[in-house]
Amino acid sequence: MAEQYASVIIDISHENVDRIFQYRLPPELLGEVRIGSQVCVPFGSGNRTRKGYVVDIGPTVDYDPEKVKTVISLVTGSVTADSRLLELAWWMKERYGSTMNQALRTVLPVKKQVRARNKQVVKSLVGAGTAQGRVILNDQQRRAVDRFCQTFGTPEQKPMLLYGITGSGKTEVYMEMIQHVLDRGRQVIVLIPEISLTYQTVMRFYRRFGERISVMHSRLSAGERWDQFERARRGETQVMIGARSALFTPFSDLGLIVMDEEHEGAYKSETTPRYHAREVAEQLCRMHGAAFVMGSATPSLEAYRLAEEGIYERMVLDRRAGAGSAPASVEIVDLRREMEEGNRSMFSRRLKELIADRLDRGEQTVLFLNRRGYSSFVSCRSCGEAIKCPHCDVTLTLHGRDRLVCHYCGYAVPMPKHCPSCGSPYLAGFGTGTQKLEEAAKALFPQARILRMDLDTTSRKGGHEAILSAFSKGEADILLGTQMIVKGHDFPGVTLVGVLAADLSLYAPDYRSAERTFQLLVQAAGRAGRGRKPGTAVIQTYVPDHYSIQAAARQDYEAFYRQEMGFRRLMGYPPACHMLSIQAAGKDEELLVHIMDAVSRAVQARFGAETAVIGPVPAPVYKVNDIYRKILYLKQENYDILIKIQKYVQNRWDETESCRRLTIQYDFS
DNA sequence: AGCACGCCGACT
DNA sequence: GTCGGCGTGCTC
Repeated sequence: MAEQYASVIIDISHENVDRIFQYRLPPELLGEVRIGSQVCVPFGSGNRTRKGYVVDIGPTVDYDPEKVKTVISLVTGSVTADSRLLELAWWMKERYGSTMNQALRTVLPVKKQVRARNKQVVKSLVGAGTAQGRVILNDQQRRAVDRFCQTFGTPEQKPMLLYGITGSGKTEVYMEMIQHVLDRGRQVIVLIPEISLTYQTVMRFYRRFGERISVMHSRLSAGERWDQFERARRGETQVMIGARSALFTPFSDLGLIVMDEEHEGAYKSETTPRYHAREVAEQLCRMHGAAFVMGSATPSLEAYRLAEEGIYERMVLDRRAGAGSAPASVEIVDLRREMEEGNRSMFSRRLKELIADRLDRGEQTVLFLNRRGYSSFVSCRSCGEAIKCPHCDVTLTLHGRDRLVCHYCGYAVPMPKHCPSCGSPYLAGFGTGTQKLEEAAKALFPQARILRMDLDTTSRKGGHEAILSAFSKGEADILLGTQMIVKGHDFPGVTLVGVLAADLSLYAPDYRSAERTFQLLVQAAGRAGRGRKPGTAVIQTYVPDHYSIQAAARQDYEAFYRQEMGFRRLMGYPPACHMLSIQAAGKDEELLVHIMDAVSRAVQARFGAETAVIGPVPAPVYKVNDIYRKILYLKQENYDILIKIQKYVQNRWDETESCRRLTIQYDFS
């Protein structure tokens, strides 16, 4: 056989070496090394041994054959990714402006030893998983499934957005679609936001599909992950269910990706390449000729817009599947009026009255406190100064009675006796967190059994599940807590949901804050009345007229979408426009400011005529862990131009010597 | 990212 | 005369 050469991406994340290097394959490795293998190669003038990924193998070289070196070895037990994952990595590198190496690291799992441990969990699930009979679908559900089956595998097939209210039975619809695809011998990926990847959710799928299912959890070790992927690659499992990294399951004939709760922020990666699972899923489906189905009661503006444009197919599920359950009625309470009329407590008179009523009737209440910017901090009554973290640009949060903790870097100190800036002894907790809410609720309803769910109470192992199941079993009258209590869980005994301060999430310095507020409120309202009894939701707010609150109270997604889309268009925010944010960070504040100003000027000079350049502005939290962060925003309708700008900045950046002391990140949206 | 090559200041 | 500073450029 003729000599073979391997094209290798070296495992170094730097622009300068982010390209293909070719190596001779020694005869003893010829049958062993495949595309996707990891190999050791000599690199650089010192011939230091480096790892690299093989992205191609062929009989020719595009480089002086005299200078071509030879592959040293195959990394033992390395993954052999199919070429589609490499193609996907390439697409991600281009789309999100990362290096090929970073993209490969995202897409290819690293093999590590470690096994066992997780087995019991799987066993207990399988043991409990006696095949569940199919549920009879209502006509809306049936229509969605029929449409899916009709177009599956035909040129008519489009990504499908299941626009379905809470409780409309989306999961049943997914399962029928999955069954259809499995029956045709193809495989399925089910994406679920990490937060709702609970035992309950997974159980439903186990009951239906048993051992054909594999679960990808963020708590799994690298070895366990690899194991799951390996089983999928060998065809031992056909359905992978998990958070966004489940996308990279090496199935041979992927037929469907299901993405539940499409609007969830957790689908966006926080590390480079900062991909969005919806976009990657769409690309992956294109490559495999697979179907793509998303579901949400409150779709992201991005997805809904694509549905409006006919690029996605929209299917509506606007009736509750459970017999007899109706959507909750929603009331808005104006906190300004409460204040005017002398009520300064966290509870409006109306909410108080309804809670008392539920307690009388033995029904359950959920109280939801939007946490962002709403934790208790300590300030000085004399000088007014709040106690801040010495390393970060945020106030410290009071935990318990006398511990101050930074939620950004973990810095913790005992509560000081005197004000650090003026020495006054008059320090007091300020603001309201879930602990305060709990105290207030206890004072108001001393007879009520109250459960609190937040970071403090769930950090203990299993705390999450324990609290939720205790509440489900009726062991408490009131459950209060943060975001986590409104996501996913079904509490049939709950007939009242109270949102303590709906507008808090509106003030986040982020163009998505209205969208997030709307989604949270709709979700919260959806927690009320899942059982047979009718539910009520009370939304307390200082801005009762805000469109996100009004629309949420009417459960009117369309109205919200029109208003919000108008705002995005007016301001040039996604999805009306594309946006690239460039964030630089470093310990040397002066250098950071200087370099970011220079970047801004350079981009302005070269692309300013066609692209809006905003900033550099300080990041929402300017300093974290003694590192300062500044952001430059670029708005442009044409995505390709943004890519061009990103490449331009990256090239210029790599040529600047002082860049080594700063880090830079790109985020497209 | 490393590592070598290369062209200017203070040292045995 | 040489040792060594890190600026510049290359790595199959």
